[in-house]
Amino acid sequence: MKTDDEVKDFILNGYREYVPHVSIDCAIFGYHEQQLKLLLIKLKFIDGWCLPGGYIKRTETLVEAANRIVMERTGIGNLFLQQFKTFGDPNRARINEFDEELWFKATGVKVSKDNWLIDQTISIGFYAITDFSKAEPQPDMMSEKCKWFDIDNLPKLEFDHEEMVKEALHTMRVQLYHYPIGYNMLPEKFTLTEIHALYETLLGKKLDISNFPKKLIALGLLKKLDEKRSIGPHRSPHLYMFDKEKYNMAIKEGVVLS
Amino acid sequence: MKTDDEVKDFILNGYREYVPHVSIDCAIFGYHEQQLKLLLIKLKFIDGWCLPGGYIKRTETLVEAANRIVMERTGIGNLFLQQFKTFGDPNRARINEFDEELWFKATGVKVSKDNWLIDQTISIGFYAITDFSKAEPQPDMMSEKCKWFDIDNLPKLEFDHEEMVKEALHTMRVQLYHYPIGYNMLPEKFTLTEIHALYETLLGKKLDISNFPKKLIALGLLKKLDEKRSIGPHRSPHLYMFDKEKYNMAIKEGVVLS
DNA sequence: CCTTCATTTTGTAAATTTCACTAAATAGGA
DNA sequence: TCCTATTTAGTGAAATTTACAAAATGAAGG
Repeated sequence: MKTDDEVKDFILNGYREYVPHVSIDCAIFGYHEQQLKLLLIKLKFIDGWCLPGGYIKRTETLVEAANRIVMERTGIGNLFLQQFKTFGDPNRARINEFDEELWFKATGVKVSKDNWLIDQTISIGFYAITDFSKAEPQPDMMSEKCKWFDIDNLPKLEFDHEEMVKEALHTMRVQLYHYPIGYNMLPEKFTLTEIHALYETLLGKKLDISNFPKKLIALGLLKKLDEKRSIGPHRSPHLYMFDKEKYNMAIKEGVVLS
Repeated sequence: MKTDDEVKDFILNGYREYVPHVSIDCAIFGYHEQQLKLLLIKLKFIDGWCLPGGYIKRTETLVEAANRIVMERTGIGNLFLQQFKTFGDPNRARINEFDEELWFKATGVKVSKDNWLIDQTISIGFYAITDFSKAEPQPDMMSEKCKWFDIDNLPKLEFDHEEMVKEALHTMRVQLYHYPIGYNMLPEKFTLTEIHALYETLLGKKLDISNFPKKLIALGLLKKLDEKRSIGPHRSPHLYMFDKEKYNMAIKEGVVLS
């Protein structure tokens, strides 16, 4: 949605192209220098921060929709998005608090109370993790701001999005043991210390340094390279990279890390 | 829905009481004598077996809806239902194959192609496990038959319900290591052999008998009673029961069995 | 009272994980 | 050139967990 006309058409006639009553919300985690971050947006017509979300086109699968939504809202694409839970409490969206004035000011469209967007909505939660330094978020027409926040210093979130973040974090941490999700957060070639720090940050706890890489290597996921990296007056660490083939298999079929 | 009139009203005006475009489908696993079973229904207006499913009332939470749906369709209540995945492929429901004739014959209502029930639907999957001998399934108005099937001898299922069963089974087995789901499938007091057989059946693999109880007891989940059960000309096994308090905590917060 | 047999416990070897410690590598500075 | 601070990487003993086998238990029936 780039133009005012497109926004207007979406609000008035969107129910033809999109499935009403169902939305997708995405918890995009970002990793940078041992800090876990979360991408939040501030919509024009909602007074507070929330997860980037949107509606599903009638021709899309859920994952396709989730990817498009993140791309539209934030400019970040090509994520490995994972469903974590669907939220449907009748009170979750707090339709009662719908503010006609605010919507008009933000969109220039008179939205009546029987508009398809104002009805009860059930939301499917997706999460992804990405290297946040690679992705500079860019808000679109509907969103005013789009920003990374430290995971342990989030602002108050709208609707039931705090619960969503909690669930997303929990699912991400469980799945970290079953899928090699770390791929996108690291440079192509990385050291054991880097991947170790990544996993500790994502899990939010200490991991044994000497055993941890062994498992990844034993599974064939990690390949040791002949190169080293120079890090000043210290021993140079070896560089590693993922075995693309084994990695893709593991993403598809799952492995057991722990 | 007990009467024809109620069915008719549901078909024609249900969108007022229920959230359109979203449904719930439930994989109800049953355990009996070391066999894992699945509850399937045969709807009047669909030519084949499928998971019991239904729509969500605008006043219900998702779990409440899932419980009501299972109760209405099968007569089985009070289940510990767990969400496992939401399905939204645009082709999953195969609306094109909608058979007006069959619907009319089954319900006595002329259903047009623009009826709310015929539109694209996204379905939220729930699963539960129950002691199948306790629950005699009873089909309702809309369902013709309702029957338990051995898990490794299922009939061909409609829509995407085969994939749903696969996912439900997978989630159930993963969660079995993190939550003591076995509660409802056993009598209040049970022997080690019984709970051991239960876990082996649910997981579909062998578990070591000598190490298995140690974990449950070490976690404090299991209490040894002073009673024994008489089983003929053999050593009488001790009876155990779950520690209700620890059990509830484990259900809420999760534990690690393996 | 002795046999039978499923239950339950015990024992032990193998495998795995944990943890502390040591060795190796590096480049700047003495 | 050699020493030092610092970080990576490997080693092996100790602790724990798992796998498997065998023995002990005890209730009923002959």
